[in-house]
Amino acid sequence: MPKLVAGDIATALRKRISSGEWEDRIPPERDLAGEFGVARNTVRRAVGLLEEDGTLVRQVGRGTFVAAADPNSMPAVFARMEGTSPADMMEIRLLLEPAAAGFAATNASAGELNAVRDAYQTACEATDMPEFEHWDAEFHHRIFACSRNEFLKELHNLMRILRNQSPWFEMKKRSFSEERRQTYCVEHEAILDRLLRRDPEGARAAMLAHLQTVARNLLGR
Amino acid sequence: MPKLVAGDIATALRKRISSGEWEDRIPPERDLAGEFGVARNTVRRAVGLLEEDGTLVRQVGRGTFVAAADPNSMPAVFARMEGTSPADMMEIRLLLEPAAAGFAATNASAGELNAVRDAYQTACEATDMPEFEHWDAEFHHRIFACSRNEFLKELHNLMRILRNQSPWFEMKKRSFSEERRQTYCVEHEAILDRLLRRDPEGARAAMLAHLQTVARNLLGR
DNA sequence: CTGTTATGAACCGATAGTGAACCAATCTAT
DNA sequence: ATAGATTGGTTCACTATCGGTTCATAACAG
Repeated sequence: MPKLVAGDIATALRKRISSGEWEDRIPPERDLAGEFGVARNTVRRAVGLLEEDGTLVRQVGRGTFVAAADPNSMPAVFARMEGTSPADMMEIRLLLEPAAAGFAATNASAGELNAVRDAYQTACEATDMPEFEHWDAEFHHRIFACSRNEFLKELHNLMRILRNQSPWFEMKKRSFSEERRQTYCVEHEAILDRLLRRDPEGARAAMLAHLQTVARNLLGR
Repeated sequence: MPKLVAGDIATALRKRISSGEWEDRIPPERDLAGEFGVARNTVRRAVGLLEEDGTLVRQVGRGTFVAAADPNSMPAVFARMEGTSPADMMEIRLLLEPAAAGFAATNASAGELNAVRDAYQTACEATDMPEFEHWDAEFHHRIFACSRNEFLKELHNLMRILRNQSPWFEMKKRSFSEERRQTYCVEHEAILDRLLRRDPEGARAAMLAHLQTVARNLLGR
C-alpha cells in the first residue's frame, strides 16, 4: 500500500477548516509542511485536493483561502439578484405592482395622490426619452410609496436598482418608441383614475394591464 | 508572509467611519500611515478599497471625505429593509408565497417535489422546536426552489434573512405551541398534496390558507 | 522489475508592503 | 495676486512572502 499521506493531510485540513481554526486564510504551504513534518510537495497535493472540491482557493503571491462565502449572507443574495433575467423580474413585477396599486387605492393620502398625478403629467409632457423614463419610473415609485408598506416600497427600490444595470439598459432602448410612450400615458391615466376613485380592484386591474403591455414590449412576442 | 494589512486597515477605517469618528473629512493619508504604523502606499490601498465601494470620495489637494449615503444604493436599501415590520413582511409573503406555490405546481421536477416532501416529513417528525423550525423553513424554501424563478427564490432568501433578525426571534418563540405545530403540519400536507397533483390553483389556495394561519398566530388577533 | 508516492531542493512569477521622490490640485497666509 | 504649505496621484527600486513548477532521488507495493 502506498502511504497516502496526502489524503490523510487533506482530511486533517478539512477537519481543521470546518472547525473554524482559520477564518479565511490558511497558513502557507511551507509552514504546513513543517507542521505536518512532511515535504511541501505533499502538502501541495493535499491542498490541491481541497481546491478541486471547492473547499479552498489558491492565489499566487497571496496565499490559500477557504472558499467560505456564506450563500445566505445579504451580499451573496444581492450578488445573485444582479443576474436576474428580465423574464423573472417581470413575473415578480406582475405580482407586486398590481398589489401595490390596490394598497395605494385604499391607503394613499390626498397629498400622495397629488404626487402621483404630478409624476403622471410630467411624464406625459416629457419631450425626450430620458426625461419620460425618469418620470415613468417616478410614477410607479410614488404608487409604491402610497401602499403604506415600507417593505414593499423597498422591494420596488431593489427592482429599480437591478433594472438600472447592464443588460436592461439596451433592452429598454430597443423596446421604445413614440407610439408606445403614448400607450403608456393612456394606461397610466387609467391607473391614476382608479386610484383617485379609491377603487382598489380597478387600480389592481389597470396596473396589471399596463404591466402586461410593458412585458409584451420588453420581452417581445 | 504578505500580511494583507491593507484589508485590515480598510475594515478598521470602515468601522471608525460608521462610528462617526469623522464627520466629513478623514485625516490625510500621511497621518493615517503614521497612526497605523504603515507605509503611505498601504494606506492608499486601504482607502482605495473604501473608495471603490463608495464609502469614501477622494479629491486632490483637498482631502478624503466620507461619501454622502446614496439612498438608492443596495446597502441603503438593505439597511432600510432591516427595519421591516412583521405586518408589512407578512403582507408580502401573502403575495409571493402563494404565487410561488402555484409556479411550483406547474414547473417542479419530480426530484424537486421529492425534496419538498422530505422536508415536510422531517418537519412533522421533528421532536424539538428548533429542528421543526429549520425544516419548516426548508419546506417553504424548497417550494420557492421549484418555482423556476431565480429572482423569486432570492426574494425568499432575503425575507428569510430578515426574519432571522432580532425582533422576529422572540416573536416566533412567543407565538409557538405544540398545537400550532400540528396545525402547520396538516396545512403543509395540504400544500404538498396539491403540488403532487400538479394543481397550481389548489397549491396557491392551500399556501394562502396556511400563511393566513401563520399571520394570525404571529401577529395575534 | 515497474509504477506510484513522498522527499528535498531549486527556481519562477505574482503579490504585498516599504520608503522615497516628484507631480498636480487646492487652500491659506501674506 | 503670489508664495508656500497641504493633500491626493503616480512612479520607482527594493524586499519578503507566497503559490507554481520541475527534477533528481528514495521508499515501497504489486
